[in-house]
Amino acid sequence: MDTMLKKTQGRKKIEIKRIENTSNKQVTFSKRRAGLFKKAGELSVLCGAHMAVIVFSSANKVFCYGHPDIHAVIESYQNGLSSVVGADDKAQEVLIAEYNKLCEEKHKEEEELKKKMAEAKAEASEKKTMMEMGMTGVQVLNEGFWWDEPVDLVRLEERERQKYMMALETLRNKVADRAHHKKIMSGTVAGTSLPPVHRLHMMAPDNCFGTDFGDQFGNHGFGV
Amino acid sequence: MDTMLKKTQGRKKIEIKRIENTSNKQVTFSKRRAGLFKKAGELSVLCGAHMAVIVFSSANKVFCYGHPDIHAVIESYQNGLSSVVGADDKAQEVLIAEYNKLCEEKHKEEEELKKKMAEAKAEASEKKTMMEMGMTGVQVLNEGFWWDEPVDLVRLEERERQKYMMALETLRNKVADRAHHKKIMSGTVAGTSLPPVHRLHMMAPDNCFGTDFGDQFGNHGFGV
DNA sequence: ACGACTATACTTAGATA
DNA sequence: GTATCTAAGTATAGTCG
Repeated sequence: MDTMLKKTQGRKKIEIKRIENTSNKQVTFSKRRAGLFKKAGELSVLCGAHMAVIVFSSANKVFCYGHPDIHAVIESYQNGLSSVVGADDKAQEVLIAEYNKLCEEKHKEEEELKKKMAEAKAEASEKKTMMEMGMTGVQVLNEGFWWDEPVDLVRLEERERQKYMMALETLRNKVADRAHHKKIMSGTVAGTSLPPVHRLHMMAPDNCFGTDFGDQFGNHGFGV
Repeated sequence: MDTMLKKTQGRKKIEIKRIENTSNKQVTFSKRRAGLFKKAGELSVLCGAHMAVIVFSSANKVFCYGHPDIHAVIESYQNGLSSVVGADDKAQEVLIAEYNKLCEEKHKEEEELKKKMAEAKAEASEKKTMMEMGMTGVQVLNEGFWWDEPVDLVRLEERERQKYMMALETLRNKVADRAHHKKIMSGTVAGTSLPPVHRLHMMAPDNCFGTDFGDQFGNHGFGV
């Protein structure tokens, strides 16, 4: 037997927890994202499953995959969520009541958040930063953060106000996520200012276009 | 050397193409879907990535995963709004600090919920759950709970769908009395037998790999 | 249909260029 | 940032209960 050293240690087992090292996290993100999309592609091809996968990196780059069409899949999903009417089950009534209660809480939180933002803005210096949040063509006009701008909600058009609240919601989730990991403001995303969206480049399985749509609505699908 | 026969042939290489055999396809779908969600959960935890995964089986059962919240992620995607949390702005720090405070309670609830579910599952079996990986937005988990059942949105009547989704929404935030609801809800869902409704309008399958809002951003790479 | 098994195919962490 | 490489860790196809 030889005494040759192994070239690498090979793969090591890791714990599934937040990776703190930034560059290591980046590499892992790239590798695993690729792996995830590959798996997604294989699943959709093998089983004819329609699907949508959206991934935001911690720097908010967006990567996505969809089969046969990501927007159609999302729309289907949302249609399912937004359907309306009806009541006859007691347990469901209870759940709905609870849901409404939670919505109220949420609304209150948002009100409070807005108040806090207003205060924060008042304290902050008069930075001039503007952001346009158009539905089809989001642009950040300069390097500042949009929420620095003293936004006068009263003067915003209704549409703009909705977009503003939307962005606020996004911020809430980002913050929530960071709180969840208890590593708030680790400083890993300093300076990024654009809301980028990525085009996904990946291998296209051969039968990508061979999906049998007649099968999608029939009764002979999975009975799971 | 012995002549002992191998117990199994082990894993075989397969081609990535549509599986024609229905039952085989079903099994593969279940296994690979589980694998996909696991990978998704690992990615979101390891890298703090926000993400949404929606999968329709060929019978239009929907399974989804989101972190930290599937709806917020989808909305962010659709609006092209991916606000970046910077690390050096005063107003922002104030805002985040305040919001963290507001969110703290809910996150604790979530953690407890996860713990509760893990315990509940441990009672039934030793099987690990994906909840342990911080999959806060998981809607499809393991067997044993009514919300494990994939929702056949296509077959549910409008009003039933509404109620179901609201109930599910409630559960995502606050699950109580799981056993009681399990019985009721699984009966409701499983017992529904309505004529198929074709709500999904799929586009031409030439856009196998979904993308983004356009290339106007022109970003690339992880981009810190 | 559902799990458990297990040999094998595939993925990937760490190192390196 | 990207692209290998390698060994080891994982996922899973086929099979059986």
